[in-house]
Amino acid sequence: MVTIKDIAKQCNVAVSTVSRVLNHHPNVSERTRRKVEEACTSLHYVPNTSARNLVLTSSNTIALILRGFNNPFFGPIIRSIEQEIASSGYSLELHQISDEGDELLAGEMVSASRHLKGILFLGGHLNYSPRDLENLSVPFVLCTYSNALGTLDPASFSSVSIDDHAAAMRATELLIEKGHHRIALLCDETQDGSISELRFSGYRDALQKHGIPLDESLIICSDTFTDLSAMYEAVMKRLSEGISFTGLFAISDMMALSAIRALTDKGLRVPEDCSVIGIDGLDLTSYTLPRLTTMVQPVEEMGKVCADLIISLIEGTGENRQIVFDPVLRTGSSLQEIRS
Amino acid sequence: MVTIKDIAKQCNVAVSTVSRVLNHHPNVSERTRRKVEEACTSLHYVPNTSARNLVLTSSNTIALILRGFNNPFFGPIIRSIEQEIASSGYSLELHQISDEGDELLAGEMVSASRHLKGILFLGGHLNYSPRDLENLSVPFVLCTYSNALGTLDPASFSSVSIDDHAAAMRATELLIEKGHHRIALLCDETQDGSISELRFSGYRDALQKHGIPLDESLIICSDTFTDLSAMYEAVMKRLSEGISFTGLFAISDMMALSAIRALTDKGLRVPEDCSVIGIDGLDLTSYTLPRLTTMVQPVEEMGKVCADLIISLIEGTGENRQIVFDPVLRTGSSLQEIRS
DNA sequence: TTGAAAGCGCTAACAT
DNA sequence: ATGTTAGCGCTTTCAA
Repeated sequence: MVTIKDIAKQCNVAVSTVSRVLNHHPNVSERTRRKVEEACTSLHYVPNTSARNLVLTSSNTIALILRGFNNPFFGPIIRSIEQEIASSGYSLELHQISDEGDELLAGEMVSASRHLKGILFLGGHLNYSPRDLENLSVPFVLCTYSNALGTLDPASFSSVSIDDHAAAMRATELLIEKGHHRIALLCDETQDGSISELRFSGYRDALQKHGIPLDESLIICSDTFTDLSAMYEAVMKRLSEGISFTGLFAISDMMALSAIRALTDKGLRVPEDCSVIGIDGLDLTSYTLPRLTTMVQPVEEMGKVCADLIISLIEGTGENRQIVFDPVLRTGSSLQEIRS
Repeated sequence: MVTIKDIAKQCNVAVSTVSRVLNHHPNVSERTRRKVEEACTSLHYVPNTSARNLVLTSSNTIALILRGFNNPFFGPIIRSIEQEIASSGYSLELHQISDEGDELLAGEMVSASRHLKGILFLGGHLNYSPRDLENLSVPFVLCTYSNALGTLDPASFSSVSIDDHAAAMRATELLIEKGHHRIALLCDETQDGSISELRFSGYRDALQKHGIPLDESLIICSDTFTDLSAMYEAVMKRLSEGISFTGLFAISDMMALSAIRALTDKGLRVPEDCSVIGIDGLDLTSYTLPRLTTMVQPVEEMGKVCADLIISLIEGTGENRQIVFDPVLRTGSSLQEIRS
């Protein structure tokens, strides 16, 4: 391992001089600079990040804590966040935790790392209480989810999301408006403290609003956000049990896809025999047969705003805010008027 | 930020004592140990990773350098790798670089970090030469790709992949066996040094083997592995130009999906008017309409082997090897006999 | 069983 | 413009 000492010796200069050229400080003669730079390349010098972070009182690193790596919803928003972070002169550090992992614990760990400026949470829970967050020593932003199921003081946290309850209501109402009464729900769980619970409540409230009684047997729980086979099996099982419906609201596009496959395998055509609507607006679902009708989250813009928000918090130029985006209906061909 | 000094002071012991209990050294009295542990919890002490890494001469960290975050093919294999790495007592550190990024440069950077034991490359190029790798100071494994287009000495590198040339030949031949002669190819590029180039060569050689002349106009390049819209547009453009074919070999499942959408939008039914076959075997494509016929990479097993291989290299219990898996044909309903 | 002290690679005063 | 030096938080000899 080659250190600045080595290259200092090689160049007959002090380590501080080497450090200066490495950090693009002024006040280094052109000649020395070149000499040092050449030595760095020829000796394949790579700075030791640990040493640098240790001594540095500050950095420009923002951590992204990602829960549920497999979820294709996250890809584009991470890209968008990364781009904005980078173009603002910060850098992003990705920490992946498992679907069952504790995002706040992970956040606590990294927040104690002195070189971290802020944390972005992606794929967390909506039910945090103030105590859960008391050990986070750096600014943070909840990305694509809110605290709708929790008890946080709005002044104490930031989030960027759509109004998931409203989006779910809207999706359900779109089915109702097309004449559907027997509307099934495909979700993770109805009480998991996640976005699934919130979207379920939107479904429930939409039915209630339109005087349609909630039929428990039409609620299909897959217990997963990413495992297509489990989603598919959950729907198949219920269909085999004989439940019938003319509309299905899937709380995510991935769930919608697997439901369409299950319905098709049971001889039901989408949308002729059963309409399906999703939420998320994955690129993918514009290219499936049929094209999925879905409430699109403007992830591009949301990612940018997540980045801008955390940066404003870090730099002290902004306050904690809860930013809510409007999802946009993308009309595919998976939803149609009920057949009489 | 609370350091071991703080908790040493709090407990009236030396920092070295604190360090000992933190690292579960023997020779610490039960009483001291408990005292220190209590202080750590009550003060919310979190070890500084940078400081620790700086002083530590070794760790159990393996880096995974991931190029092309958005590619859904990577999700499951990362999961499998992570699981095996963890269950062997190592830990994984994820480094994401952009689709255009230089994976070897990234590898060089992390390999100079003293605390890293090995590197796994995911989504890299197949055309490395010995010089490209001379600065990698730790063991590494190419995951899901080989050096088929490069000049590495087999004794100098390790890889875990399918035989992409053979898989592409097999896919193409499946179309030929079903009576197809006009077979289009959808790929990234034909000379990009990536898996696209290798799979293209399999396509070319399969045609040649069966006496079918290569028709350049049937080669569609999308210039992307992840952007569905670009893939779709590339196919639409060619179809609009009037090319016609009865079979399409897409070098990835994602490409196959977008092609099916494009064909459908041009009024061609899959598989009745045009058969489509892919490679990769994404879970997703078992749930699309139609189910995709594809050559499945056994990612679960491959991930496990990647992990085992890098660990054996790290521990010196194994040699450099190139492990080749057989892809498995998954018969969907996107491919059928040509209609006469 | 515990403490004192050296040093990991680097940066940032402070001198010169 | 360049050198000297004091630490950043931690682990690990070496002494006691």
